Amino acid sequence: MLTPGSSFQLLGRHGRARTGIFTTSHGDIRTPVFAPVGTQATVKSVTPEQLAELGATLVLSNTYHLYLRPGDELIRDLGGIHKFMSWPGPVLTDSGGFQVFSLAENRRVDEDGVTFKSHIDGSTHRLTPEKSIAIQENLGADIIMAFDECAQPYDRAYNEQAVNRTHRWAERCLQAQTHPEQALFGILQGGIFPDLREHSARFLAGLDFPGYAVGGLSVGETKEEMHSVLELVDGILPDEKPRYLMGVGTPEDLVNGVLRGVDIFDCVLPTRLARHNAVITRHGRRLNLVNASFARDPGPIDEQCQCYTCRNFSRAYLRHLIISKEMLSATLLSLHNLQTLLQLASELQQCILEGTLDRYVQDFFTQREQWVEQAEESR
RNA sequence: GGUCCCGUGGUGUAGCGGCCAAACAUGCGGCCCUGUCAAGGCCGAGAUCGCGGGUUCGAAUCCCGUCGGGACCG
Repeated sequence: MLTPGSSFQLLGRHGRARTGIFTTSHGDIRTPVFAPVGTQATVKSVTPEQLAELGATLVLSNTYHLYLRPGDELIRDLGGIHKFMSWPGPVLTDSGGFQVFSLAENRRVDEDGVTFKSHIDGSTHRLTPEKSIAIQENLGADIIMAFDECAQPYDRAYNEQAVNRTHRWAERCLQAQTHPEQALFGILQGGIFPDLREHSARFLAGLDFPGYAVGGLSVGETKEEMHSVLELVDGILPDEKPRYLMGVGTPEDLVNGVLRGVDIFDCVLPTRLARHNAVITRHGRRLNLVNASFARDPGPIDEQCQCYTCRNFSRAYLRHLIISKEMLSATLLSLHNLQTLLQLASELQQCILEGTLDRYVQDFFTQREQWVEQAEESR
């Protein structure tokens, strides 16, 4: 059964990797896709026009933050999040579940929901599955997320509780939904524990969500643990539904995720690193552009990159902007970092369609090893 | 000519007899960042306290001289 207003069509596969089209009322999303994060209804330092030019299709925003400021009803009254932030394409809103986890000092979780204090003014608020869905309906995103509880990945006892509570909350989210044109995704939990992950995947698959997210990863576990969770749930989740790996990641995480059946990724890393003066190149290499070694470097960040920043500016100039605390640096570095992830996702789509994924992945990791070795030698 | 003030890491300051082989800010060098509270976080290098002498158990801190900078009076 497809949710009205959205549908997922697989166009091709290669091993466990897949490529497809997720259709929403604000446009199609070609998968695998990387979604830039715009927590407060803005991808920091980048305009919607620039995002579109980079080829971004899906943008993430956040229930917790927009509920607190400016308020979900305000956004609804002003025509919804697309109009509010002037992004005409698909939007996904996270449910606020992760913020409950990351702002742990100020929260209290019970069976019905979560009580927490605002990080802005200290006022007390309460989120429940029903409230989270109501907020997300007011915001009006195309993809909305079930309200879940993200636990520490290694805490067995806590994860047993959290995973089952997340399941009960998932059922309540489905019940609470009144806007069927929004695709409500369920979120798996279970930490690094195979039996809990299997239980979570089976339970949520039985609830017939239009898409599934793997939550509770990239929060401190090893890459191997993350990969084995992905491989496990790949065999259980319905093949014809999109899978979303929340909060990931780096170029290598994208490749590794796609190889394990992931269709959707999001991550703050490209824009956060940019604001912290670092750039990533196509094989995952990171450069701190503040380093003195770039002071007279006339070359672009990445010779092979076609982004606006790399076409027009030298490393020396970008470093000058950073050292001078000129705010244009955040924009230029964000454009490059986003382009790197978006371009990678686009190439992965193409390779899956053409059946050239194996070779592409092999090249990717070969070149990655090369610069890792170079970096070690230069130490 | 006289009186007074100042001289501490690159820069600006704090300390004004023992807790100071010296603190803070900034700058400099480097590392980190994965469903964004955070244009952020962490680490490091860097001054024997203008110079010389003295007082004292002990001086960046007190005294004398000297050099440099500044203020005011004549």
